[in-house]
Amino acid sequence: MGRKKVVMKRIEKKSYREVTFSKRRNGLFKKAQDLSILCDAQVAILITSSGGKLYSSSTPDSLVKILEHYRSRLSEEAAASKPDNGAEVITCFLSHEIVVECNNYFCRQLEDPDKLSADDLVEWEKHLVASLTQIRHRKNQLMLESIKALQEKMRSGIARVLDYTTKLMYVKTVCV
Amino acid sequence: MGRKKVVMKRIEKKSYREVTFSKRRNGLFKKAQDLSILCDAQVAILITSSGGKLYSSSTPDSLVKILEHYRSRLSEEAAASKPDNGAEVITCFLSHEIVVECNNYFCRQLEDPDKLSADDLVEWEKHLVASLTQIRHRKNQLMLESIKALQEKMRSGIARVLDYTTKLMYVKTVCV
DNA sequence: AACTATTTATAAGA
DNA sequence: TTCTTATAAATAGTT
Repeated sequence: MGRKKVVMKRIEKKSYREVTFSKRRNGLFKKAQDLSILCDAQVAILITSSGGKLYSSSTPDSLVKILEHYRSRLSEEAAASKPDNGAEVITCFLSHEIVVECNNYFCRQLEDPDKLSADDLVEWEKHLVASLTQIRHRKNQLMLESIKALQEKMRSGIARVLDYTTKLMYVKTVCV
Repeated sequence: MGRKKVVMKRIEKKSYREVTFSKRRNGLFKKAQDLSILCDAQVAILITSSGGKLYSSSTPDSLVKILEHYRSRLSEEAAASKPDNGAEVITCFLSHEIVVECNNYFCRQLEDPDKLSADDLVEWEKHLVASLTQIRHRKNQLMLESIKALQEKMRSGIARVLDYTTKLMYVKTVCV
C-alpha cells in the first residue's frame, strides 16, 4: 500500500528500515485493536526490533490473562478436583509427552523423507489430536488416582493416630 | 477496506463476527510476518477468541525467545512482591508453542522440500532438546513443591490431632 | 471459498 | 520528523 509495490526482503538502509518499522508497527497495533473490538477477542503482540528494543501492544496484565486463559482451558477437565499444584505439574507433564511424541515422529520422518506428503500431514494432525485426547484422559485418571491415594494416606494416618489415642485413653481411664 | 466503512463496535451477529475474525486474524498474521521480514524484527502474536480458542503466530523460533525474555523480566519485577504466576503460565504456554512450532515447521518444509537439510534438522533437534530440558526442570520444581506442600499438610493435620488428643488426655487425667 | 467495490495502510515525496 | 498523496493491500458485502 504505497507508491510502489514493496519487495518482501529486509530493507537494507537503516533509516528507511526504521521509518517503515515505526509505521508498520503502529499499523499492526491498530489492526490488533480493531480485531479485538470487532470480534470480541483478546490480542497480545510482542515485538523485538533488531536493535533489541521490546514493544508490546497490550499491558503486561492482559498478556498474562490471555496465557492464564489458555492454561485454564488446558486443565479445565481437572478443575472439579484440582489440588494445589497438581494441575500445573500434570499440564507440564502433558506438554512433555507431546514433545516426546513430536520428537519421535520427526525421527521417523528423517528415516524416510519421501514420506513427508500432504496426506502424512493430515495423518500427523489426527495423530496429535488423538494423542492429546489420550493424554488428557490419562492425565485425569492419574490425577484422580493420586488424589484418592493421598486422601487415603491422610485418612489412614489420622485413623491410626485416633485409634492409638482411643486405646491409650481407654487404658488411662481404666487404670487411673 | 471493504464495500462499506465499518463501525468500530463488536459485531453482534455471530456468523459475521466469526468470518471477520478469521479474515482479520489472517491479515494480522500476514502483516506481522511482513514487518518481521522488512524490518528484521521478531514478532509474536497471541489471540484468544471469544469462544476461548487460542491462536498464535510468530517469526520462526522467536516466540519462545520473546516469551522467555518477557518471563525473565516478569520474574525480576515480581520477585520482590508477589508469587510469580506469570512464569508458570508462560512455561505452560511455551510447551504449547513447541507443538505449534512443530506443526508450522512441517508446513514450511512442505512448501519448500529442498529446505529439509541436515543442518535444519540438527538445529531443530537442538531446539527441541533445549525446550525439553526447560520443561523437565520446571516440572521437577513444581512436583517437589507439590510434594512438600502435601507433606506439610499431613504433618500439620496429624499434629492437630495429636495436640487435641494430648489436651483431651490431660483433661481426662485431671478429671477422672 | 471466490469475487470486487471500497476503504485503509503506507511508500515515497515534500 | 510529520504531512501529504498516489498507489498497493486488505477486506465488507456479495455471489
